Amino acid sequence: MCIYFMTLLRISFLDRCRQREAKRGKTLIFFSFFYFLFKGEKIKGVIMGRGKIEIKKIEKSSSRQVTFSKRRNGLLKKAKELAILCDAEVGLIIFSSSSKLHHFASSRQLMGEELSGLSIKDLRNLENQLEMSLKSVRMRKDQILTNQIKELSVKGHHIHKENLELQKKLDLICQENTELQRKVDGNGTVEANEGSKSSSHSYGFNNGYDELQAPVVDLRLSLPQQLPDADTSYRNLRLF
Amino acid sequence: MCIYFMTLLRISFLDRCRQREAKRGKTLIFFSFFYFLFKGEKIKGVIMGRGKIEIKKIEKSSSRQVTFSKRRNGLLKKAKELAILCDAEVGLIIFSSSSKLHHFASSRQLMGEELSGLSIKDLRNLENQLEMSLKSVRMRKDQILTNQIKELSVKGHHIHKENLELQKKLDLICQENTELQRKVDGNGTVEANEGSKSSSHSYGFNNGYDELQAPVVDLRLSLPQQLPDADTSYRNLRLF
DNA sequence: AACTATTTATAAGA
DNA sequence: TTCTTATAAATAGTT
Repeated sequence: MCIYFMTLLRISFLDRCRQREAKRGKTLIFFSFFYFLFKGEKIKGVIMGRGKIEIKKIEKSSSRQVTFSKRRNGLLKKAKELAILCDAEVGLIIFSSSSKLHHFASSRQLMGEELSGLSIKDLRNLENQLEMSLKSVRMRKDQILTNQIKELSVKGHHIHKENLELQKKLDLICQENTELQRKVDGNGTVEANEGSKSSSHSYGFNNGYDELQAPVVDLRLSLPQQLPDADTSYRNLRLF
Repeated sequence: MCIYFMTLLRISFLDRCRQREAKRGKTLIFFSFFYFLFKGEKIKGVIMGRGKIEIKKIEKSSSRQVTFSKRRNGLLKKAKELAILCDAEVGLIIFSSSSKLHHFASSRQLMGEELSGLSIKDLRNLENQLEMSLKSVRMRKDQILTNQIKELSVKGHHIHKENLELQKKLDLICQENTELQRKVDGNGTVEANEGSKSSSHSYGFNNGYDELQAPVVDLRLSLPQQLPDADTSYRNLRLF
């Protein structure tokens, strides 16, 4: 008490004392008056007002969301700072429970050949973790790709239907054309080839679609089985 | 200035003002006197004494080390808190530049099926990162294992030499024994088989070693080529 | 999204 | 590495 009084002018010291005492769970009655004098406010209890929280799951969803957002940013910032200040390599992956958002911060190339300090046990653990992560990522990737392929084949199906209808119409027009040609042919026979040319153009269009459809169906059938080489082929695959 | 003076009693407000001004790069001459009055110390400049640092690589190695240690701990703590408070999944990997130490903090199972929010591009990047990391980890693991095997085979070589010498000694003793037996046989012929028993014991010892050596040499030859199945076989392999 | 009172992290020194 | 202390930074709760 005596010492505290002597150093009372140093408000920051007083603050630290208060903090220290609070950690030990003691009350701060002795400090209250001086604290009020300098800070202009009362001490409300052992732990003051806004600040301190217990580290356990935040039950209220909205609060959890807000806290997640704030602390995630803080963590990312800290990770980047550590990487820059200390020339370290830092990888950080965060998944929120609700919004399914993710964040990935990597400084330079995540992991180099800096594994010298690890034991064989550590390395095995790390390997297993990475394998699991890789598996998850690949599964999700496959899922997305197969979905895209499904969409594509549905689209293809519709286009195919449209094509059939268009072809019917074309056939009708061709027939009309042929009949018209015949009528014209009553006047001369030179332009008989024109009709067949138009017809072959129609078939050409149809063939073009068939070529497009074939590989789509193929992919849909082959992808889910996870062929060993499927992986590298994805990278050069442009779906749209 | 006027407003600042009116609220001067709130030291924390004054602090925040100082901080805000410092961020804008302005000097704090107006505050100095009041600050001294309440805090009992002078303001040394725009950025005060100990605290603030620029975020760039720390050149001095020892300082970098210390900072790394402190901030690494801080980051790990924050990561764990985030995981608990917000029910998130957080993975953190840190490699220091100099000491080659690493740290890995994982809450629950690193990554679940929470990859829904990612684009196919993100997933590909993540996959590549993980693959690279996995490759590094595996290479390091193989390196350690092959080193262990080398050590073992060197040890084996020495033991083999020792064995040869021991066997020579044994052979000599056997000869002596045989001669002694002969001398004894001058008195009777019943124990002639004892000599050959001792000799076969010596050979048996030698065979035991050969059995031990064979797989060691085998492993040394087969491991560095990275057989596809070598990986899983490692896990059940007990070298010592 | 801001604000602000608090807690926490940490730079420098020992 | 660990302790201390002054400071900067993060953040809980409020508006």
